[in-house]
Amino acid sequence: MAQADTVTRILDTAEVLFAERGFAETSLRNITSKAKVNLAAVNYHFGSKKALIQAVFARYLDPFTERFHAALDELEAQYAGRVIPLEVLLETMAKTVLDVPAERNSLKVFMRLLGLAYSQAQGHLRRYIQEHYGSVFSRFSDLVRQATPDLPEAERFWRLHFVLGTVIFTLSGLDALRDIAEKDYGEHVSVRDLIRRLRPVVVSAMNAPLPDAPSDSLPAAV
Amino acid sequence: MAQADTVTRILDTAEVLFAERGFAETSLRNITSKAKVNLAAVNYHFGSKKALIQAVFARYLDPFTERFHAALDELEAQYAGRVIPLEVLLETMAKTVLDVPAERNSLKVFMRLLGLAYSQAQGHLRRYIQEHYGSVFSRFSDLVRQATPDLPEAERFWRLHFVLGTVIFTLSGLDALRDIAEKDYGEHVSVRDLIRRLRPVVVSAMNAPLPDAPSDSLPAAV
DNA sequence: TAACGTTTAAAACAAATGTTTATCAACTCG
DNA sequence: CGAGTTGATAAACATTTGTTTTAAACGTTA
Repeated sequence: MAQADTVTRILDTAEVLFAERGFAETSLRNITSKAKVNLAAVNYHFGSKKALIQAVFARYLDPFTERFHAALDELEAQYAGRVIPLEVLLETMAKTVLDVPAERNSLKVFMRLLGLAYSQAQGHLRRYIQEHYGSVFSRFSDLVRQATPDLPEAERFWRLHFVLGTVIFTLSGLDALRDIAEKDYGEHVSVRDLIRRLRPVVVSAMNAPLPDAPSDSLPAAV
Repeated sequence: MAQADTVTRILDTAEVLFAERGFAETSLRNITSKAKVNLAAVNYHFGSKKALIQAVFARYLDPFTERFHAALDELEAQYAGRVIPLEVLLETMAKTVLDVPAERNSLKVFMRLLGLAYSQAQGHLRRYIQEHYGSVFSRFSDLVRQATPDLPEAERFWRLHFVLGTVIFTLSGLDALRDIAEKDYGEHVSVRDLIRRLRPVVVSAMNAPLPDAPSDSLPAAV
């Protein structure tokens, strides 16, 4: 079947180029020439470049949300009404993120795409992701709320985004950082290595003491 | 003097548009029309779009590095050979970051630009920043090293990037997050508010316990 | 004042972009 | 077999991009 082949070849090539150079910097001609398909094939199969971008995301996020929901189902059954500890929730999320792209051996691409989704202005993308995948995040947030009853509502919201920011940011900018790290230490780090390092940091961040009262008196430096 | 006026009007407009939409998505015509200057003025005054981008960064980073160096000088004099505590170092950095753009009332723009510098592929930018401003970061890293003698070399390197990631990521994507937060809590957050929340999180992250040994045996979820 | 370099203005440039069209091949199914 | 759908191909489309060019206006200096 030549059709499916063309479609997946476009997706495979597009996700790599998008991850490497961003959306605006990747032209359809870049994609089609590298994928060895006709230029018009993109508009024929996907309709537009925007739709292609969304399709690239969907291919990662659809299985991710499905598995994440399943993992949370299992967790809830396992804990049978008892509160699921924060560490377990974070661990589960990490494991799901690691699992999904393993099939296509492209965790790096997945993380980079997530980073782009956040940082890139592309309004349509943010809207698309929020609409299609907002529910999983809500569910996860709810569980985190139960796991951290002492945290004020707003504080938890922000901390969750802090740690998500850390993870996505470092893992999406991994290549650049890895270059620096190797130059400085000669040590090669794998993604799994990084996640191992991230875990205690993330947990400590979530469990940090509450900030001072919102008065704007800054403490003296010494 | 019409020249300087044109130059700064271009820079003022460019930095806002770049921050809002990214580099590739902002055309020179967008800039010049909004700045009410001639299209050719950009190439005349700056030479190219790349040079304009670098000039936009330089206008923030030059004063930042200058002040940051000065602040570190002061700190080293103050502590006279004794080790400067980590909290003080982080606090000093935060204060410098907050100070610099205050003049032009555009901290948001500054953070967003930093985020773009990280996430955007633009190779020339990363190279430019690393070449011109790498030394300040090295100096800061050294001080952090002295402040955290128990942390293994590589661990400190990564944690520093973790927390930098958190800060830049959240502050650069602030608008989007603020929208969600306001929708959920009706609460409006200022940048200073966010930094207040960030402080304990960052400190806890840096002081987190060391990760498990690099064996890849994942602990059971329960 | 006269001449010079500097800055603006408007137009034109070549190149690259996303998208559409028209034509042809391949396969399906009655 | 043959009508009809589906996909692939190449060409063309209209825009938009960064950059240059040409001309005029301005301001400084001799």
